[in-house]
Amino acid sequence: MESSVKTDSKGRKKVYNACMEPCAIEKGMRLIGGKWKGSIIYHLKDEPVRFNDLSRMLGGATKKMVDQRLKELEEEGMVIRKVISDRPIAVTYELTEFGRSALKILDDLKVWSETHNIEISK
Amino acid sequence: MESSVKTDSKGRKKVYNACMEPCAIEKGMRLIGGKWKGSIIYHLKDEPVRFNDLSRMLGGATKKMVDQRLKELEEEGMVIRKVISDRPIAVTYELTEFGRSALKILDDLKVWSETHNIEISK
DNA sequence: ATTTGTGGTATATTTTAGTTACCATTTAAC
DNA sequence: GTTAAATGGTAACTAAAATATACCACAAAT
Repeated sequence: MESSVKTDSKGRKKVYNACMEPCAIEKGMRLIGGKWKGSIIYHLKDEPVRFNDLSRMLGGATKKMVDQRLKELEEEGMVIRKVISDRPIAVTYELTEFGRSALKILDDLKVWSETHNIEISK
Repeated sequence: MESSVKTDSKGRKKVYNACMEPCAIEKGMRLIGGKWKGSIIYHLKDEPVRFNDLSRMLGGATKKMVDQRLKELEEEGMVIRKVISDRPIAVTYELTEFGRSALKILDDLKVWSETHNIEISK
């Protein structure tokens, strides 16, 4: 459905099919678009990765950020947390099928981003 | 380049090719992924749209948000602002070629988001 | 004179991101 | 045997966004 604005005979405007809260794109962005979220998913694409390794790979993101995003991704069913050993505690994170289904978009984004070599201010 | 973590003979870890600040995916997300940004671009896909019409279409986003995002998008070269008349002031926003180049990704995201019918908490 | 339209801005509040330091535990080097 | 680095996090705090609510000057129609 397309949202559109119609003007009636008296010049008054009404919106049809407005995105009432988040429309499909907004929803998708909330899953994939949060800060560091795309990167996290992308770094898990090949194999399960450990928490600290993941934090190290994402230079610029703090452990708290990584932790927070991973929890969100887990809730959203895109990532699974697995405790692979007690005592020397070890945890890995890996993608679910759903998580994996987002990889194509992220890959396209990566290519797009690279071909337009983007400058970022902050 | 793939980022990876290597363990040396003494068990010490080092990261190679870490995403030092924002890697390609992060960069792309900064352009497209900000709150409401994707939606704005998508609503401009067919034709130039006026400021207030755009605000109306994006239920949930305040005018301030729309204004702020449009300015960012303008700076980033994805959108052009055109004053189409003074006195009764009228302004339209339309996509540049660069802005248009992002539509495919947004469209894929939309389809992905729709096929996985996502629930959003907040 | 009131309402509706135009394209915004100012102010304040709430939410999120990011920084820094710290926990308990284990293994290995000096 | 003590220091150093690893493990996976958490607590407390500050800085930066997002959001809400009003409001501007101006124009045209009711």
